[in-house]
Amino acid sequence: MGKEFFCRDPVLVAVDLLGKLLVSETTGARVSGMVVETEAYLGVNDRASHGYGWKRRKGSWPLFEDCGLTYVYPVHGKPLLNVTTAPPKEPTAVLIRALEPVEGVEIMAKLRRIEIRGERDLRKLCSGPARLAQALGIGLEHNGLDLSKGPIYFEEYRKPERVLTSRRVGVEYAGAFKDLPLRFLMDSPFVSRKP
DNA sequence: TGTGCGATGTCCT
DNA sequence: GGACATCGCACAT
Repeated sequence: MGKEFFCRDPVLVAVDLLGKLLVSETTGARVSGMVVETEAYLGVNDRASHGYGWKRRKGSWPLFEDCGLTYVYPVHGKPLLNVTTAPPKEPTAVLIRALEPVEGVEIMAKLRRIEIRGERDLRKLCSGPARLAQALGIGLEHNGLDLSKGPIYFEEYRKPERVLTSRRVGVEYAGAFKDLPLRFLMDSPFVSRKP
């Protein structure tokens, strides 16, 4: 996906990312998964957003720089992957919350330091924002990368049959914005938790 | 320099 | 469904 894809309303980007293939070549090999869960963060008025009130924090510069960049930041010591959206220089973003593994399952398991015994164990690879970042070899050092270049990028893959929505996860503090339906999911067993 | 906590994950029952 | 390990950062002191 080129830059123009990301330079749109974060809600549109969050919905349209469902079914896309997230590819990472950060470890040299190609590893990928289909996006099945996203969340939109709306910027200066959204108390859950890292750009709330135009406030900045360490490493949040991509939010204020341009659309179509990675924004990787740590929560509970673990990196989470966002993509920055429009308008450029306004702090809006989409959090990637879960993937269905597609390519490089062996590599993912190694990076996650877990063993895959059966089909069910595949869900442990990328079903959660910190899990997928780890499985794709994405860390804080990949903050601010241009998604239209690499080594992290999106490709066309599938069209979701239907899109489910729910409130966002873990933003109870966000006041009026905490209950908005800004989480988007495919009907997939690989979501981080049921809506 | 200290303290509290989170856009989490894992293990246990 | 619940406890807790965890660690970088924001904010207070």
